[in-house]
Amino acid sequence: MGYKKKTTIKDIANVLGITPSAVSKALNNHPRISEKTREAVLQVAKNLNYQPNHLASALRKGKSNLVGVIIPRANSNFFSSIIEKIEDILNKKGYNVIITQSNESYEKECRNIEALLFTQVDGILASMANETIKLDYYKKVKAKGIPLVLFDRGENDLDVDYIGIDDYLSSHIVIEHLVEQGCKRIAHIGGFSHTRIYKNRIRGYRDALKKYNLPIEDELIIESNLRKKDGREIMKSLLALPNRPDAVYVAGDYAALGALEVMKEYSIKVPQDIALVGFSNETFSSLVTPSISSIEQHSEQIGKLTAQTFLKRIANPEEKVTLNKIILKPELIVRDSSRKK
Amino acid sequence: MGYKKKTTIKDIANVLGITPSAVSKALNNHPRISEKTREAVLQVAKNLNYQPNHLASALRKGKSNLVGVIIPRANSNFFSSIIEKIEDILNKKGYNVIITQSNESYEKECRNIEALLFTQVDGILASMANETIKLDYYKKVKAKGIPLVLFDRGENDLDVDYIGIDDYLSSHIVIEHLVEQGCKRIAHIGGFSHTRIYKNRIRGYRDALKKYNLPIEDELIIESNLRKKDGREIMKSLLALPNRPDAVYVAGDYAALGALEVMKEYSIKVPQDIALVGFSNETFSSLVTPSISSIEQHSEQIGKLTAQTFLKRIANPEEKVTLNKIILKPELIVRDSSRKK
DNA sequence: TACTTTTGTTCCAACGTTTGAACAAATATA
DNA sequence: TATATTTGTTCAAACGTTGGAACAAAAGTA
Repeated sequence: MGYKKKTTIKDIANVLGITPSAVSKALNNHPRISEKTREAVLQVAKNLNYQPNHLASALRKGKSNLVGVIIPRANSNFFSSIIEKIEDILNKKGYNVIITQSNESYEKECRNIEALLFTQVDGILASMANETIKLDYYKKVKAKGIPLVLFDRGENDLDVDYIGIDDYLSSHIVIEHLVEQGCKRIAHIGGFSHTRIYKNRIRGYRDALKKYNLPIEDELIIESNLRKKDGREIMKSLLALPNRPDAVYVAGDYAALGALEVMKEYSIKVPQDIALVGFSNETFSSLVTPSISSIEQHSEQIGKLTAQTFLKRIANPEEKVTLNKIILKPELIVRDSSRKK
Repeated sequence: MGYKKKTTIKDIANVLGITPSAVSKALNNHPRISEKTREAVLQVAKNLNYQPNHLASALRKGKSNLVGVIIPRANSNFFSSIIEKIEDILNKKGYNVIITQSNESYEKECRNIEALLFTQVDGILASMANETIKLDYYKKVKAKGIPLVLFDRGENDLDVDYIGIDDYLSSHIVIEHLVEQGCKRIAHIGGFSHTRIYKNRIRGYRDALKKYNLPIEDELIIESNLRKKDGREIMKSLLALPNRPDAVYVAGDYAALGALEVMKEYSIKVPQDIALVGFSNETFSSLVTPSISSIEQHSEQIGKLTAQTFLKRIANPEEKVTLNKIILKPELIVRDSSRKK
């Protein structure tokens, strides 16, 4: 009741008849403070329900203990479990995590970066929006000397730490699997090739086809936003071809799902007529009928490494910029949509 | 190159030969500052690439412009779109949003609250973990006078603003629909009844059965965590009953999905043999075969109202505590899993 | 006993911003 | 012209914490 003034170290100091700085030192386990005083301070702090003022200490120390995370959207297994892991690790080290979503929009992403910088975060962990081509805002972060770690969606030009999977290899694994299943005409529904990861998947797809002496046909390679409806539309166009593919490798599960729907509508047998492989191993991929084969990207691993890379960077800021580029091995989860035998 | 000292208002002041306080006032559009000075300040600020130090102003003003959000997990359509909306609205008002996940754990939730309080957030918007029964931490937030708004998962005992849907009514709508489809023996896979929303769904289910003169049988009402595997296990136990239900109403889509899987495995025709209705309208619900009927909870609406309620609360903190309890109408999306005719 | 070292504390300035009071100059009012 | 008002700025303290320098007291060393 009445007015609730917050307890400060000054209040504690007054109670004990010592100075605020002694209290501060006691609370921070300064080696020069006596055990007796430390205990007394702790006791009084508890009694008065003392809550340290983070803003004050952050201001004084020039360190906010806040870390910003930017993801395209939380609404996917992949990103939400990365975040879970990042939170986990950074919380243990005394950091709080601010999560923001770009919704795949460049503009929103810029605003997020602005907001994070404004909040004085100690670092930014980001996965770039599909739309993002200009890197000016990220360069600004770098210029300010704020540690920046990219994961999954990165850019080579940016010259920062990066954690992701080997997209090029993923495509190889997928094609190898499809070839094993006897497929000979494999289409690729990909993301836009201006995004590094999608470019690599496309490159991997082409190279793998070459490796297995399969023809590369431009009409079988389509770039898109990889939403479900994109998958639908592109699948329809593929079915309209005089010479249909016998397999489709989709660079995202949502689009794969759209493609699957269309094939079902056209009474095409999956995988007998056309085999299907997706990417990202979304929750639903194992749940639809037939279940969709997909590339698992080891999100926990990515989350863990991203957080650790940030911590490493913070620990030795002066360190010569030996970039941490960590590329994880993808894993293909084979399911009904591509299992012919 | 060299060392990068941050620009402060002092630097601006020096350039112009005025005092820092004049600069501050210019930047904050103080009415007493001359247009000439204001413009000069803005110009210099731009040239020096000035970035206001949020920590300092937050400390001085006793307001961090940070709002904490606690959700069980981001990995669902429902919560991620609520968050998107909250971010949207609060960003426009100059707030930054810190998102934390409890992973449905009481302990993690408490740690999140601690962390948010520590960060000096100006308010907390939360949806409680399933596990949470004790309200001590939330009471602490209230005691500190920090605005607290609950959404979706709330508690009446807590006496705070709340935004959610009418769970009791939802059950009525579901049962009415199932009765219309000719179902007579309707099971309910519910959440734990110590959670308000699940209690209400169960209550609504019971009352609706009564209304339609259907028998209430305890063996057809099972409480669980509503994960997919819970749905699977419970569905199996329901199928093991001597007298199987002809419809299952599940209080969450993940569990509904598990139930559906089991039914498919047992070659049960859905909806002919057993109709199925879920809850939350997750992404996958429309995508599986058969598509799952589900309750849509208007997440954007909830997000919007939650943010607005917070803003209202902040605007008049002294206001007599007339609680904002906003209860939205649910909507049943009828799909194949329950459409018999 | 005289000196050095260690221990426990106080002192004080700083972090960057804000804000009310004070003040001088310019302008308006009588 | 004298006085009141308005305008534009400076002054100084404050927000709560931190950490190095300073210092006195206690303990250790010769």
